[in-house]
Amino acid sequence: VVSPVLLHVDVDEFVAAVEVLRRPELRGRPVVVGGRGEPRARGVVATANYEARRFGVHSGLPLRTAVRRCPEAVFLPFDRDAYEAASEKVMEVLKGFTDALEVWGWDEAFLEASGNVETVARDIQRTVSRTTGLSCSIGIGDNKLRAKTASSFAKPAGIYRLSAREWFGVMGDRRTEELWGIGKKSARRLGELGIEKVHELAEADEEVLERHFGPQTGPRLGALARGEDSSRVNPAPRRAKSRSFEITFEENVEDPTTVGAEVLRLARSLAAHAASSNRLVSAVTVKVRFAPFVTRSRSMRLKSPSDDVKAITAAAAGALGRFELDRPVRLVGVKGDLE
DNA sequence: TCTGGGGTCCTAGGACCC
DNA sequence: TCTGGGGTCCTAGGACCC
Repeated sequence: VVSPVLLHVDVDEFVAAVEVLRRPELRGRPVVVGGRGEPRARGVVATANYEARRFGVHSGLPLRTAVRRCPEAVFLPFDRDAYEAASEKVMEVLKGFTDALEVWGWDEAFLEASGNVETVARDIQRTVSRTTGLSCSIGIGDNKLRAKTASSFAKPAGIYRLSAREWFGVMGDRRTEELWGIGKKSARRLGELGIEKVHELAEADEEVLERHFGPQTGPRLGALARGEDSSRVNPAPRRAKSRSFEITFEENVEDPTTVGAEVLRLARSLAAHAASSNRLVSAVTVKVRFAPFVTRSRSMRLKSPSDDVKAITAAAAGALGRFELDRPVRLVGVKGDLE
């Protein structure tokens, strides 16, 4: 039995790279993509290219901060359709290399490989580059977690291999937050338990983790730290479980009528999405983010799953009606659970 | 630093039933 | 009369990821 070898392919600075591809004159200049491309407006950075990252601009940074850090950057609006099209081209290329391709977002995929995987990886990089103009990094591992972790060390445009044998040498002394799936909050809570490093989490008492993080999450954290992951590459196309539409107002809104009109508009978008994609909505959740940044949600189930615009807007209105709209609102959203 | 938009999964608590 | 122990469903919130 040959242990499986998995590749994690990650397109470098994907969103920014797609923009530079269609605007070659931007190559070499700092490029920041996000929001409406208006750095004075509300919004955050979706992707900054490497030139912009040198100025401390990164994903999630408010655009207003980004322009302060890098005034000479070119700011571009987020163009979902362009990235979806580019993503499809990349995934088409990858499908040519394997029967088992798991698409993981626009710019990432896992695939099973055999033979000399380093050679395969280089071949993938060349082919992606030649047919799409995009550069990618590839992690190689004996499971998905290690392949995914490896690709972060391969950036940009490199190849990195990380298997069970190398795991603790590479990851053991790193902070738990560097693990895929552990963010700031969990890292902080682990720190309160005296667990700072990956090797400490790997050795931590399972019962303690379970008590603090719950029956699913607790054991998973320990496994994560040991680099364990038994999930398989799943080539089945993903069927969305929900669809949401949300909007941050350019300025906080105090008038409940304006909020209501926006919720109605979003609910109609949801209904249109359901109808056009042949899906039924079983419940509607309205999200309201009040100033300064307090988020609340209320949901309402439909009597029976439906794609009817009247039923969906009525449910949204019903959910919204359960809010006390007595404070300024900065965001509203409408989510549908899809059957 | 004044914090988008679109997703997934998990947890906790209450309702309800046997 | 001061109260069990499950199981399941639902809701709201939180954490994380791209």
